[in-house]
Amino acid sequence: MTDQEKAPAKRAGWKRDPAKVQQDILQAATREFADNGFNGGRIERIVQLTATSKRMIYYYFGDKEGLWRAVLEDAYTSVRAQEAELDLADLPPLEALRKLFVFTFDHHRRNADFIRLVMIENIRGGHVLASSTKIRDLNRPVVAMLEDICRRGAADGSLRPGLCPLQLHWELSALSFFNMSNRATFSGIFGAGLHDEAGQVRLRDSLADQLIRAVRA
Amino acid sequence: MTDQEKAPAKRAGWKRDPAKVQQDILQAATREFADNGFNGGRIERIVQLTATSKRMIYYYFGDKEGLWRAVLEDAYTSVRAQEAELDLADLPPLEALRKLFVFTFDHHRRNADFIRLVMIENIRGGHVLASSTKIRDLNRPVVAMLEDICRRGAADGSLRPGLCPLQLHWELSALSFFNMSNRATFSGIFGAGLHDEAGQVRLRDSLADQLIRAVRA
DNA sequence: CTTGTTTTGTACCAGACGGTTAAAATACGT
DNA sequence: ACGTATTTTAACCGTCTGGTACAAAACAAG
Repeated sequence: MTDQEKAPAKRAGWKRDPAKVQQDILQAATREFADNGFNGGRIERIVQLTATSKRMIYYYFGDKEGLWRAVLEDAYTSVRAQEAELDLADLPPLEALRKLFVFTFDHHRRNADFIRLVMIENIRGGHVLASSTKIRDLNRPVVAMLEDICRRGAADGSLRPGLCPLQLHWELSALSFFNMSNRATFSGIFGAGLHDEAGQVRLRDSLADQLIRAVRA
Repeated sequence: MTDQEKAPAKRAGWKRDPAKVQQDILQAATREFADNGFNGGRIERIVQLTATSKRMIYYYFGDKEGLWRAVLEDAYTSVRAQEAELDLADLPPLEALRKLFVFTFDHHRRNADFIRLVMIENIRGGHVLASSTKIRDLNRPVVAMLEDICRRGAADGSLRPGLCPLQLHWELSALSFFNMSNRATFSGIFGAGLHDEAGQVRLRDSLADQLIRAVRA
């Protein structure tokens, strides 16, 4: 029984590549955790998604919790990196804000796995994220963008005064996040009208309009 | 050891009360599931929170999944029931809308367990909710309120035309829900400024203001 | 009291699951 | 070439956990 697979599986000239192995594990773990949660995520299933063995997971990540931490940090890193390409500096404040919101909304839509990981981390109380200064730092730039927009908006009079950049970020996040996180229950109850492709575009643009109305001077 | 509790626990004239037992289980299960998720929720722990035995859970609810379904339906029922007391019919549309939002926001804050259950159901794909016509029906009244507000607002010219009641409900939900669901990660990253008591009131009222600005004619 | 049905207590299990042991294979400095 | 540290394989394990078998109480009906 065991003989069948023993010989042919491993080639002679196979090069070792620890970094690659870790990336492989991380990717598989992301899939599994995003699909099934932390407690529902199965190490064995992660192994099957991987070219390596169970032992490797524990070798590189210690335990399930350590793997979760790595997955979460990796997710934040890659998602926030995508935001860096956004350049709003030379747009008028209101246009910059609209563009930022539209981007954020779409960005959340593109990163369903990330949303699910954050949902799961929230259910777990956020204690992993709380002890990760790395993740905290990754999030500063987004708010910095809004601080800039608010500053310029106050200066040229296009935005009403007293706006809080952090709260603005909270609002963009809330709308964009909820759109993904509660899709299942919301469209389960009220139908998929807001969540099919056309509905999403309509919703997004309508929200953008409302946002502008809410903040302009 | 076992003798200590045996005799005094059950009186001779003790009446059986199946309904009470089920309620007891449901309450304990709600605690456990809300705290630890579905997969993280432990039947044995639920038993310990209960005056009954593990056998009873399976007797009344079949299996863990059945228990989850019962918990979710129970939660929706009681939470939506609380909303019924709200009377907006004789308020001007804009005031009614503000009051509805403030209520919704506070209501979500008061029902942290419910929020967590909905989060969990969403992570699980919402398949339980999808097959529950009961829950679907429970949610109609909220949207009906908004339909009424929009109708009256269009009639007296206080609301701008073209507003979608369902989208409005989506927005109120998004802000109120996100406020609870992502508290851990958001305040973990950006500090608790928006989530302490004073911050919450400020946030709520500020959002209400923005909402009014966004929808008035 | 007898009989049938509902409700409950006790003890138990099979499988799943996270994690480990021990050693072999490979890379690498000297 | 050789010794040492790193990386990988394969088999294994203790415990936890959802779920059950069995039958005794409690109750209702006749």
